[in-house]
Parts: sequence; structure tokens; C-alpha cells
Amino acid sequence: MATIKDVAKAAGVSTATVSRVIHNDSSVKPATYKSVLDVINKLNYTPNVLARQLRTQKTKTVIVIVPNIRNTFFSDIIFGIENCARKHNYQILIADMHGQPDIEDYYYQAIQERMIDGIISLSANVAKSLIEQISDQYPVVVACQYLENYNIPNVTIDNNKAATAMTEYLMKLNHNDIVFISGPVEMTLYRDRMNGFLSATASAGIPLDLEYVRYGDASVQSGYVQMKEFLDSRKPFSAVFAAGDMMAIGALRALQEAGLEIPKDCSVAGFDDIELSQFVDPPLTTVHQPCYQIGETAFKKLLKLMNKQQIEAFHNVLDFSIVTRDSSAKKGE
Amino acid sequence: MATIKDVAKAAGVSTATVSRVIHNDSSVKPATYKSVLDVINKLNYTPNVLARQLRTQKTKTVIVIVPNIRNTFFSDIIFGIENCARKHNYQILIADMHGQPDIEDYYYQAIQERMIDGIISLSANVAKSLIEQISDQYPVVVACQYLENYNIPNVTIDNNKAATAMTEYLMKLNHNDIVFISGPVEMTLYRDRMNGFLSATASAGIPLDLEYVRYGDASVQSGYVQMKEFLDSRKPFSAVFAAGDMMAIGALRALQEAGLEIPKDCSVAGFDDIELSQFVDPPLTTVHQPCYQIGETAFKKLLKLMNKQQIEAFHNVLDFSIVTRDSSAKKGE
DNA sequence: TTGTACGCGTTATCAG
DNA sequence: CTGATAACGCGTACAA
Repeated sequence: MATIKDVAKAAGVSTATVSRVIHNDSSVKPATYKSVLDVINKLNYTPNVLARQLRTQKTKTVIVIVPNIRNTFFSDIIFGIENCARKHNYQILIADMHGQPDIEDYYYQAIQERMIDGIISLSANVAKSLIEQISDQYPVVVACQYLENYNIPNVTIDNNKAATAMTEYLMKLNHNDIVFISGPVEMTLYRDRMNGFLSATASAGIPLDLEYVRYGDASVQSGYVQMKEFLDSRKPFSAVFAAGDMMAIGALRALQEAGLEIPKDCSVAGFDDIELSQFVDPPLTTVHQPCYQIGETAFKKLLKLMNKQQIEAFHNVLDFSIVTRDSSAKKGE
Repeated sequence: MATIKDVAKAAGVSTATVSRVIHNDSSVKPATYKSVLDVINKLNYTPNVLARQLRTQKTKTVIVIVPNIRNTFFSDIIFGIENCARKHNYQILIADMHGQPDIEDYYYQAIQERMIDGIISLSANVAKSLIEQISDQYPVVVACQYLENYNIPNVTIDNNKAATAMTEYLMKLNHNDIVFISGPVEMTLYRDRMNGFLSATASAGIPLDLEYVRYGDASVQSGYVQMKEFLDSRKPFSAVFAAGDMMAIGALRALQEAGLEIPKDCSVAGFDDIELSQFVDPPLTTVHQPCYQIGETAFKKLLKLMNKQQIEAFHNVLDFSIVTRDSSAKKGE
């Protein structure tokens, strides 16, 4: 591998000049500029990033903490982050938590050792203690949810409002006995969705029965189990609203296994609009989140933070939309 | 951030001694060892990885090239790689190709600049030209498939044999008109599966009708479209074998949209056994691959390569299994 | 058992 | 417009 010294020697200039050429320093005389560039190409020289990083104390690397890459919802956001990062010559390091909190420590170490320029967390809670420890050392942006009691910039949709909207939609279809299946309520995101559901039903005068409000982790498996458990209670219901599509798909499966026809016997709604939602049978009514845009916005925000620029808004709230598909229908139709 | 110098000064020793303590050099006198360690803890000192890397010319970082993280099949393998890597103090960098070949160049650059210790590719083909260029510079392991004409160590199941087994299973259920839906045939993995299918049907004396053999990309969408196209041909069929679960799910959707009941009117089989397969309706019969083990094996292999150790086998072939679920049944039942 | 001193490949400052 | 040269933080011969 050719180094800057090799280039300097071959071009008959100093390393300083080569460095200037690399950085497009306009003070270099066009003639020398060209000759240096020729040598660079001839030797196929690429600057050693490690050395550069050591010198500049910048890594151009951002770590993205994600609860679980196996949920395509997160991969979609990562896609947005990554594309945007690449445009700005940043690299992203994906820290998958797998829902195993002990992995936090490992990444905390990694962050300490590896000089990371910034952090985007898609999971204020899985990595909560980690985030807390580092939010004063590093630029941090939280996406999809927010962390209570910490002033960390974030990018989300209005989960409360979205859940309210979906609940209202279901109620408009004459569903009054709606089962709400939630993810971990320690996460503000799920709490907001639950609150949205609760306030919507309350406003409609539907009395609260906690048997109808369930929660577990956010997996397909969890949705399946939660639904089964509710079915065991033998309470009447005509609709299920799961706070995540993965859970909704699990619930769908449990309902179908129990012999229910969707949407004839029961309407089902999800949240997130992951790719798969349109391919399950029946296609899932859900809340669409602008994943790519969330990722993009989060990175841009982080970029400003890293460059010590002023951020225009502390909290970006992006638009959601209700996507109606065949899994929901008017009650009794 | 404290540096090695700070520690040395505070402990009243040289930086060399501190370095020795960090590396557990047994030549350090226990007393000094302890006092240095105390200072390290007191100052909360962590070695600067950048400097260390620059010095040792090793990054302890492995890049994992993945066609598309949105397919949980890949995330499962990544999980295996990552867990194993972490145990050996390696970091992984995920290079998601998104099926966009132009992204290759970007990562090629990244590999050049960033001194990566090794590469695991889950996609010999999406990143084909990249792999070719670097397989002589860096330790490379290919998982899930192999690259023709290149002697690159790999870890796979026997795709051909697995597809044969699944086809035989379907034929045993009296299905003779089987639609085969494949991913990109440039990929050896899909070609092997297709060959397995073709040889199984040929052995059974089923005449070849190319109308029954289709291919596209490996997405849900693609499976959906391919199935639709076949349905338009109005040829008789009683089973569909898709060379990937995502495609199988797309096909399932298309069949159900066309009013077919699964498995009564048509059996459907997939390949990979992604988490979701058991949660679609009906649950999918499929070929199970030991994803975690594939990832683990691939990393261990790469580790040996990076350490210039002898690898015991050039090609690891792991076991698959046929998982039968409700999407398949005896013809006419 | 410990310290000295050089080099890894850059960038940035300062002088010319 | 260009060149010396000093860092960046660490590891490691070599010397003591």
C-alpha cells in the first residue's frame, strides 16, 4: 500500500503538498496539483483512514443502536440513515441489541474505545442506561421514540395521535370491543400508543376493561401468545388493534387458528406498515410511518449536532397515515 | 480522555510499563502492576483504539456483506456472526447492498481505506466484482453460497440436495405439476436449488415444461408477481415450490387472491425457514437452514484465515431439514 | 524488571 | 505557493 510519503517522493514534493492536493486546497499551483494527482493515480494511493482519524480525532462513523434488525421496520429506517450517511461520507455501525440488555455493556465499551462521532438510537429504552451515560459525551439522536427526563433530540411521529386515529377508525366501523395488544410499556412509544387507544375509547364513552389491554414484547410470537391468552378469557370482541405489525401478524395467526375469519368475524389493525403487512392474508390495515424519512431526518439532525451547528427543532414530528386494507371491515359485514 | 502518558505520569512509570500492564505482560513486577492498574481505574483510562490500530495495522473489524438486511434470513445469520465475533473481540460492519450494485463501489472504497481484517459475504453475487477484486488482498469467507471459478472458502448447506428433498416430498404427496419460483439464477444458490428441483422431477419421469420454472428477484413482491404471471398462463398445477420463503409468501398471497384455498387447492413450499414462515396463514412448509450455525461457522473460518492458521475444510456443508407445516397436503385432500 | 526512543500515516502550523 | 516538522496515542525493539 502506497503511503503519502511514497507519493511525495515520487512527485518530488513534500507530504504537505500531497495532503493539500488530497483536500483540494486551492492554494496549490495547478501544475503541481496535476502532477501530484497523476502520481496518486499511478500509485493507486488511498489515504490511510486510521492515520487520518488519529490525527483529526474524527472517525466519520456513527453508531446506530437498534433493538432488533429482524424487524423490517428498523431496517427501513436504517436504510434511510445509511443512504443519508453515505452522502456525507459517514459510515454507520449497527449495534443490534437483540433485546438482550447485557449486550449494552459491550457496545458501551465499543463506543468508549472506538472514537465514534455520534449515536442514533432507535431504542431509547433497550439501551437506556447506555444512552444516559453517553448523552453528555457524544452527540445523540433518538428516533422513533423519546426518552423521558433527558433532553435528547429526537425524531418521531405522534404515536398517541396515530393510535387515536386508528382507534377512531375502528370505532367508526362500529367496533366497540377492541382488544389492544401492546409492546413493552416501559417504552414511551408503546405507552403513547396505548394512551392514544385509551383516550379514544374513553372519549367514545366505552368503559375501560383492562382485560382488553395486553402487552408483551414486540415479536410475532408475542402477538400470537397475547391473542391466545385473550381468547382464553372468552370475552366478546370484534376487533384487535396491535401496536406493531409483527404483533398484529401473530395475533392474526392466533385468530385464524381459532377458526375466526378475518375481517368477517374480527377486524385486525397493526402499526408501522412493514413491507410484509400487505402480503399477509388478509392484508393488514395499519399505521404507516415514514421510515426512510425518519432515518434521514435523524441523521441530518445528528450531523448538525456533530458539526456543532444549531438544530432548528429539538423534536421533529413527522406525519403518519392510516392505511386501510382487507383486514378491517364494518362490524358484521 | 486520559491517555497512556497521563497514566504513566500519574503512576510514576514509563508509558512502556503502562502498555505492558494493559497487555498483561508477565515481566512486570506485581507491585508496579498493581499500582499502574489502580491509576488506570482511577483515571478511567481506556486505550485509544485508533492509535492502537494504526500501530498494529489491525482493526479487529470484519465487514459483512449482505444482500438485504430486510430478509430475516440474513439477520439470523448476522446474529450468529456477531455473537461469535464479539466473543473474539471483533467488531462487525454490516454492508447492506439493498440489491443496488452501485453501492458495491462505495464499500470497496471503504474496504480499501479502512483497514478491514476480513470479509464475510452472504452474497457472492450481488457483490461479485467486489469479492473478486479483494479476495487476494483480504481473508474472505462466503456463506450461503459459493462463487464459481474462485477458490474462496465457504459455508453452505447442500442447496441442490435440499431442493431435491423438498421436491420429492411434494411428489410423494402426489403433486406432479409443480411450479418452481426461483430467485436470480446468476446466483449459484438459486441455480443449485433449481437444479435440485429439475433433477428430482426428471428422475420421477415428469416431462419438463419451462412454463413451470420461473425466476425473478428474491423479494415477497417478486414471488407475488411470478405467481400471478403463472396463473395467467392457465396451466394446471397443484403445488408451488418457491426457492425462498419471502417469495413463497408472495406466491401464497397471489394464490389466495385468486381464490385458491391452501393447501386444499394447492400446496405451497418455501425455502430458508425464516421466523415468519410459521406465522403466515397457513404456516409454510419449508427447508430449514441452520442460520445461527452458518454465521458462527463462517466467522470461525474467517478467524483462522485472519490468523493465518490452516483451515480444516475448504467448504463446510451444514445440515438442512424439511419442515412440514399446513401449507402442504396430499393432492386432493 | 523497567525506560528510551522510534515509527505507524496523516494533518496542521509556521516559516519561507 | 511550498516545505519542515510537530503532533495524534500507542506498541515494541533495544538498552539499561
